[in-house]
Amino acid sequence: MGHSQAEKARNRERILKAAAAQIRKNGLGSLGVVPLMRKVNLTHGGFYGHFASKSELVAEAVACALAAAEAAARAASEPAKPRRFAGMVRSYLSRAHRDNPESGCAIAALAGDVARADERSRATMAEHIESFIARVAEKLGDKDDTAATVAVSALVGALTLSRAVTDPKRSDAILRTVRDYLAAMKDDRQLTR
Amino acid sequence: MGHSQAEKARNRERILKAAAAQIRKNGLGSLGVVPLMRKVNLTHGGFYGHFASKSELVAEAVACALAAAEAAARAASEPAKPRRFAGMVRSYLSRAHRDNPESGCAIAALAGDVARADERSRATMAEHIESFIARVAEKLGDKDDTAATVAVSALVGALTLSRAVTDPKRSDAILRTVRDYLAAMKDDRQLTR
DNA sequence: TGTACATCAGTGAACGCGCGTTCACTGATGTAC
DNA sequence: TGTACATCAGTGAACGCGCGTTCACTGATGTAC
Repeated sequence: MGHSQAEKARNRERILKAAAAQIRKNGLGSLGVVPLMRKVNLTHGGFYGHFASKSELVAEAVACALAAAEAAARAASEPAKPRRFAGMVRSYLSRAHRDNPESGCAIAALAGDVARADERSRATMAEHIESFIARVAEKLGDKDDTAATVAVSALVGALTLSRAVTDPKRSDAILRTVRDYLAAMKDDRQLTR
Repeated sequence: MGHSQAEKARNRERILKAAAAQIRKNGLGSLGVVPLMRKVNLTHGGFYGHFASKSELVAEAVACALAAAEAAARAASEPAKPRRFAGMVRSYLSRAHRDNPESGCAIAALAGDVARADERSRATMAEHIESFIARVAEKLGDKDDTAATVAVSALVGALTLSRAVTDPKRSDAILRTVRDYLAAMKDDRQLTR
């Protein structure tokens, strides 16, 4: 079955990636050592060769989820010139993003859980919130962060609400309403006077 | 120790109220039968005289938390004429609300958790989201729900973010920025043109 | 280059613990006479 | 109104289960000669 040092590092990454997806999909409390190790085709005993404890895994998984989501967002912006604000809003408040939290924004997926978690996870979350606001501010070309803070609040709030609502039509409507509103925000300077 | 029929009904309410506070403070996953019964000075065995299962309790506690929070919000509006939109925004995005989730808005406290919960809880949550949007729309005097949907998204998002952020100064700043922005919303018709 | 051996990544049985749930029991309630 | 008894709200010991964690073990890795 082969287990070299290089493979150990790769396995650690696979465990973290799976954990990052799991917590975004089903919350911090859904993370279990046994099912997680099974998911990456390992046995639970080997877990403690990679992490000192489950709570260390949780902290690292939160960081991994936030970093992965931010990297994906940056990558989507870069292909040519930085993507316009309206384009980012459209993809953030898309049905695809709503329906695939495991690969989506970790701020929206985890903010509620992390508010009740340890200081370490909260500090990591805080950094990524600031980074998200800064990225939006840049796209908006705003002097201060006022418009960006409001926009990020509305983005995170609308995505969270759309995921809680049962009726797909109503869920779509929330996304569409906030998406259309924010997408128009930069042009007519409603929020940036 | 006395246990009449009237007392049973009263105990059921005490259990539900305690559960509603608990889930708003520490999340759906933090609800346990033994600690909950201990908190209301009963033993865990008696729990099943009140509820068929823990999952029934969870569903009822979600409904109770949402109803209690909505009743409190309505009560705060009623003393004289319906409170102005700006006043509601100020109290919703206050430090007091941020720091006391156990007695605050259950939509903000539970939306993330409920998105992963059973259909019943999600349906209850959906009703209260619609009701919140409708209440805000009324205060805004809006023809359609567009501005209200955006405002509710920003309210829920900003409160959620402020609770996740570690630095109190930054957390305050998020609340203040979104609060000031939304409070000014009705007057200058930024969102309701 | 080929062999001998120490290292160590991963295995899987076993642990204590807290969970949700059940149940025989207790004793106050409240009804029937 | 007073007594006798059935009801039933609440008790607390006990259950099986899944959890996080430990550990003796296995066998491929990779190094020393």
